[in-house]
Amino acid sequence: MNERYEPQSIESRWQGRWREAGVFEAGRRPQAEKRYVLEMFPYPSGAMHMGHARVYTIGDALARYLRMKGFDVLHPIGFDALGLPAENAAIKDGKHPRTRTEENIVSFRAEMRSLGYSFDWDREIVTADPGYYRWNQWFFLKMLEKGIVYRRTGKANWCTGCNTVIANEQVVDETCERCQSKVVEKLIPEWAFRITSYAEDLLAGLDGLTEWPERITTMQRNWIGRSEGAEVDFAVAGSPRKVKVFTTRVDTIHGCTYVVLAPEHPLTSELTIPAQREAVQAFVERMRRTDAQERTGEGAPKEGVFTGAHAVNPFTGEEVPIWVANFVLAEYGTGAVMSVPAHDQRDFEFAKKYGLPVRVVIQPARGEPIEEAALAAAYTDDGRLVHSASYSGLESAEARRRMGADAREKGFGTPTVRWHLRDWGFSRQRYWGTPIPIVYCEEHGAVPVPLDQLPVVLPDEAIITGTGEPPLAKVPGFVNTACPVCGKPARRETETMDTFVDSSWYHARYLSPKDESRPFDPQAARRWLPVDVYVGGPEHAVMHLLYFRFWNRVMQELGLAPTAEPVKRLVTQGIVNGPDGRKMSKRWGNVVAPGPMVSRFGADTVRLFMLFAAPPEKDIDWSDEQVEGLFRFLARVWRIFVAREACFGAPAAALGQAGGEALELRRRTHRTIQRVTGSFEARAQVQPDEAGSERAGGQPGMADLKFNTGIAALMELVNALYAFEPASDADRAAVREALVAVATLLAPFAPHVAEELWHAVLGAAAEGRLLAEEPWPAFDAALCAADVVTVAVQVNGKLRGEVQAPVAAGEAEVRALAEALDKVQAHLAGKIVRKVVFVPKRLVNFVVG
RNA sequence: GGGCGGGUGGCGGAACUGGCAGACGCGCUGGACUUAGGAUCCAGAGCCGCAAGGCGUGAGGGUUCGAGCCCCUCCCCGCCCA
Repeated sequence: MNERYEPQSIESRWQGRWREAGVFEAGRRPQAEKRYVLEMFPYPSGAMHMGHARVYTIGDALARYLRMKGFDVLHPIGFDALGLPAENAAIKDGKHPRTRTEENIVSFRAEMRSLGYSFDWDREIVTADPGYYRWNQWFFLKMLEKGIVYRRTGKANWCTGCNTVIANEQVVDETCERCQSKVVEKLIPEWAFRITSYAEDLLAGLDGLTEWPERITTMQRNWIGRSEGAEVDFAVAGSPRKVKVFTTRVDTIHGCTYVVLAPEHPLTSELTIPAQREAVQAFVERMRRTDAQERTGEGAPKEGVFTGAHAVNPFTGEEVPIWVANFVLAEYGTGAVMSVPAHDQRDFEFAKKYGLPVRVVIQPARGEPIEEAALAAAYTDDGRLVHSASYSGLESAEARRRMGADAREKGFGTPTVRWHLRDWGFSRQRYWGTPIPIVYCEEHGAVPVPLDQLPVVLPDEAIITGTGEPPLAKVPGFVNTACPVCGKPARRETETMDTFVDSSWYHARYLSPKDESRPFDPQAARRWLPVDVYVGGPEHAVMHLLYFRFWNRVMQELGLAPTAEPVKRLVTQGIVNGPDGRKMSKRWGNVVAPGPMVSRFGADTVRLFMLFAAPPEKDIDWSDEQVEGLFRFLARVWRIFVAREACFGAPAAALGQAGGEALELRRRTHRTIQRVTGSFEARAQVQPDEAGSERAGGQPGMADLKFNTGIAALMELVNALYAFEPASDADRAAVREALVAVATLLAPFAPHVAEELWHAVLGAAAEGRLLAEEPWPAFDAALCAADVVTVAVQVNGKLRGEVQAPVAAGEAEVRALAEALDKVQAHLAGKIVRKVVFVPKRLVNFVVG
């Protein structure tokens, strides 16, 4: 062995050996159970960064571990290559998105290879290849046939920076999530996926995702946003018109003291009495110029104007005034609300401001009854109904059910379910995306491109300016075509698809990436799907992961995917911050790139850092000191192998003779195997919540991966090896056993040095073998169990000493040992022992008084 | 405002099911080896205290022989949603 640990001289060698042997190819063990380990594929918008290194390191450790556990592992990689950033960069410097993307991919591949990730490179996919995106087009056409794709004209989110429509999910605080520019509403014809017709199913499916972090399923649940309520018609006094209101609290309707219309509500001007017309019109005008965020935001003052008209509460026949106010939006619900100031905070504030009456109709189930006059804020919880005619005395939930049903029966309303989730508008007025396979013919309208004419290839020659209409509209060779129906000249659709389409089904394309006859092989899908472990950032909780689940359902309906859900277990990983704890950014000058770190310390050290710094889901700060420490650890591992070279040939037969310290080392070795194995294994920890509460909780929590403690266990074993000087054959055999364990257990984390060390210990016996596909070691449970344990001794709950006792020792035995301790005697002297608490193997506690 | 996480040494983090708080690493201190040490090996270290001992897991209360962990009240931080 080389005296020194020099990662640069070993890493590329093993990478080569793995590749030649094809050990990372999926399908090598057809008889074995499968495991599909997937990390979110990268968007190669520049060079690889630390965040990527972290995801792929986590996924790779799992993939390598599972391979060693004997599974047939699929661990693919590809590139999410279409999308706005490449196009926006092109606008700045003129470099074609394809060129830029290809260059970035080349650099990504090199970096990924240098980190030693065990990807099955034969399955690589690039979404910018027509061979990939033609299947986006194929899915589009299939979904068009099934009515899941449709054309609509509606208010769309228009990003003023990207010059395109973006999805609801991509808008954050009126700002584009990608480019931070202002987002405005625009009326635009667009293509959309009818994801809302899957809302119920996507929601119900969350209950089955027991191995997803609860915060992700909660976010999806909130995003889908099912709310049960009722629509109720209020007749307008002296008019044939009705105002339809939507409410989730129909149980409070007897407390309704006014009705509010959105300024844009179609009835606003019609209902306004002449005396109020001027005031109302001025108000509506002003509101039209203020955006929704400003109008309805938390701090925004509640403002409104009386229309002069009155509405009739269908439950009571009572007439209440109709107002127009800023906090009601036309596009939410019915654009009109019934106001119950006693039980809704906004209504309460509004009523106080304009002197409208407050009427309590719900009393808290427990505690002091509330009173109109004393009310400082609305009481918004459920309770028991009062002053509500025949409904008085009912609980809120029961009242809602009955009142909804009664409203329907009497024909003035209906129970309804509302969703926060909107359909997914996916057409983009941009170039670098999948062309939408539609042709517009003067005679036949929008005609789908026939399946056998796919792909509609994205032409390279577009001029990308970033202004005005879609770039494809200016490419005559693309736009001008023949109508598939009549053959007459026609124009192609020039919009392209949202990139979230690309990432909605890529996991399936890996199953047969070169298939030219279908998106993927359903036979292979039956073997490999669903994905067993999916690793990625929590920022994809509602967009990508929701679309992913939606698309998988469509694929199941098409007979392609075997299950509704695409992913069994989701692992979300935290961010890698700069050394200063701030987000890595050029602005702070705290960016650390993986490449240079790999050159300096080697891939194994960088990988180890990613795994040791914290559990996967936590954010971590890059730390040069910590990284150096991990390099030192690997060098220390190396040196103990060099120092114990004499043990490499120790006969295994001598293991049985190991006693004393050698036996202790063996125990430690086996406990280490147990602990490292445990750092990979899931354990369900949360019990279902039997209370039947309305909370969505109660799903078993997903176990945490704890690579950091696994690596800590390995460090302890190495420390023990340093502390032990072998003197006999049995000693040397114990050392050899420990060395083999260290090398093997290190394999998922630091695979290169692990191979090197493992081959060094095994010598000729390892000829032609690779640690990467050796079996994961088993531990001897009997050895793990100690025969002597340390028992803590307490007097009145305070630690006063400890004793060594046989594991099986009973209370009497341990008590005797404990009472013999000087300190214990001192604390027991002159006192009466009232009670002795004995916990086998752990502690004995004398309670004295 | 709502939902979900968190708060443990100088720092990152451990701690099974209520049973020795602080594993492991970083940083720090001392020693050995050495021409040298920013390498390596060994040792030390929660805080206060010479010691005996006391105090310690955001604050306060409770349950218990025993609480980082369970219950109540409150404070602070992060993420997501309004």
